[in-house]
Amino acid sequence: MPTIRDVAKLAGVSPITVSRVINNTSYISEGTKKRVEAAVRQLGYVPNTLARSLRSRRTSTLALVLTDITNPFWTTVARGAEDAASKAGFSMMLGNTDESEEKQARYMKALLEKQIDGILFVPVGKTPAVIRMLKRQDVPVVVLDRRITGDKADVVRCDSEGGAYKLIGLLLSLGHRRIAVLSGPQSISTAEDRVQGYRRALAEQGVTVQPGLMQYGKFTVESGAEMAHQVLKLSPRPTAIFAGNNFIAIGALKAMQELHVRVPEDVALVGFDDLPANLTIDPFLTVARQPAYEMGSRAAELLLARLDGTAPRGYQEVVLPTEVEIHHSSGSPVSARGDFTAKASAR
Amino acid sequence: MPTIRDVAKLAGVSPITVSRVINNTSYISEGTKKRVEAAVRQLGYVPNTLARSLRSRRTSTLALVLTDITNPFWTTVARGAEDAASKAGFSMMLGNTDESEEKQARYMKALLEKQIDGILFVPVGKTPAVIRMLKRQDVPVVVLDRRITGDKADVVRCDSEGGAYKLIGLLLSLGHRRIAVLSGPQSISTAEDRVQGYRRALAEQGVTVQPGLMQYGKFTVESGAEMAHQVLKLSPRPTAIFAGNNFIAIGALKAMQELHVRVPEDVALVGFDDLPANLTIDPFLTVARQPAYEMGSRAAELLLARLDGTAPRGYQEVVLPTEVEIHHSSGSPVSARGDFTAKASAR
DNA sequence: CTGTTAGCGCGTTCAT
DNA sequence: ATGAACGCGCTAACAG
Repeated sequence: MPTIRDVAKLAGVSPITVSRVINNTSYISEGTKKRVEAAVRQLGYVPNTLARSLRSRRTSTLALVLTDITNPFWTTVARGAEDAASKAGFSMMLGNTDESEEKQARYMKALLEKQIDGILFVPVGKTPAVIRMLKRQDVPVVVLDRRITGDKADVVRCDSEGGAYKLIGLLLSLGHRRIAVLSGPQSISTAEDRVQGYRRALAEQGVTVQPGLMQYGKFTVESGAEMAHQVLKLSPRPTAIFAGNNFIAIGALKAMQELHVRVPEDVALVGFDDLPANLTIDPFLTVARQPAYEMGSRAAELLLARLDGTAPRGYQEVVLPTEVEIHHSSGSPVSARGDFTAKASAR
Repeated sequence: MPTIRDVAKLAGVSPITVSRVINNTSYISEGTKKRVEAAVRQLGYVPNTLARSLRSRRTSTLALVLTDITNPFWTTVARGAEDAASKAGFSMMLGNTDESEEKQARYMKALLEKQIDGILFVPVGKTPAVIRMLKRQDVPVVVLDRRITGDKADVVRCDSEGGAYKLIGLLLSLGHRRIAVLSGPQSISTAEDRVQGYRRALAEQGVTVQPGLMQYGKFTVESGAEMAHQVLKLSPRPTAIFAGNNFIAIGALKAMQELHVRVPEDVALVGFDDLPANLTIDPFLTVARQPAYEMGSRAAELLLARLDGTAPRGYQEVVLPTEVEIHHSSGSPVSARGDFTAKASAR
């Protein structure tokens, strides 16, 4: 593998001249420039970023540590982040924590050792110890999707509380009073915030919150199905269900299908997040949709701004709005023209 | 930021001893080991992988360059690859090419400069020039999902031809004779192979292949819808459609819905790939399913085996089987018990 | 079991 | 406009 020295020898110049040509870092006469470039091509010389980074202390690499790239929501976030990083000439490392603090710690350690320039991450745990670890090493961090307590940090997330509030408001306006919420782990701020929005909406209408109607589980299909079974066997049965994320909604739909509960005729359903439009044949579920791609790109841009010092002083908290999209599952008159029972399943 | 030298000084040993303790690379007396470890903790020392890699010429980093992480198929492949890499102590870089040769070249260059140990990639173009570039730099490559021509390389892919052959065989056995195929770009081997399997199945039954029933487009929802419109306005109309991937199937379903063509009553539909089970409420589409996760993990494992020299000599071509999963969309008696029209849409 | 020497490939500093 | 020397942080090679 040729080094800068080999190129220099072939071009009849010193190594530093080659370096200057490559990095365009100083005026070089046209003649030597051409000779150097020819030598580079002839040898198939590839600069060694390791050596460069060792010297410059910058790797032009970001990391994205999230819970599970298999969830289309995170996939979209990842794509937004990668596009923004790539546009700025940065590469991206990826890791899945599966909500495990141990995996999270392992990744962080590896990333620090790799001297990456910054980290985007979805924290596991309320007060991730890793935040302090990263700060100590002076690695800029942008926290994605979730609030943290204890330490301060830049955060880019969506308005979970507001989205939930609007969804429940919709259900209330349609006459529902017994509304169940199936949320994620209480330790995750988005799960908590969605329940919080639920409570606020009910409280404002003077509807008493019944503990049995509030379920905390996991953000998975299995957990969604289980929680749905729980609330559907209550009597009186809830007339509407609010699913705390896309997987929970899918699980709830599966459960309702098993129990021959029709949506929305028997029980209305609203969700949070959705499958991307290109995975959807026929929008059916009423959801609070989060701008996932933008969340990723905004977070990456904020991180990049920190790196080049153009970000404003103090920690930023970017809260993106969630938008309610009304479809048939909520039983709203808006989508009543569509005949739910006659539509193709998305398999 | 403390270096190995600082640790050495504090522990009263030489830097190389610290290195040995950290890397467990030689017997060190318990006493000094403890002292070194204490010093590491006290200083919050983090090894600098850049320097280590510069010396050792290994980065413990793989790259995954694919077309679009937004497609659940690739997401699953990515997850399989990442899990395998992570298990072996390797990190993973990610890039999306969007089928652009220029992006592909840019990523490859950046990855080479970063001295990554190996690359998993989904090639854009039949004979990617980048393959030679990588070989020249002695970077092991495993080609994912697609055959390439010209250069030899390790390949991990699925049996597209066989899957298509089985799907069309199913349709033929159900009595279909006018079967349309909506495939991807002819330049992509999977698109070609699926058409090839289609032709072989028809030929074996003595069914004449009609050019108008064979469409090449893109692996996107829009293209799928467009191609479906094309074939559905032929007369006589095809009685069955084979969609070349998951996005094309979704596009075809959308088109058929628009045209009030019922599936499978009016036209049967079979597809290739699918949405993962946890994104699916109610399996409807008959598909040839590819083992996406396994494809990613097998590819990563092969690459890792190349790196430590345990892979067999010569290039490997791993062809994973595709499995046909029969559901209602093909009109097969197997799923006739399910009432298609009464099921919830997956939104 | 531990240390010395040297150098991985590059870019900063200072010189010419 | 170009070059020499030095060092980024770590470990291979060779002692002892």
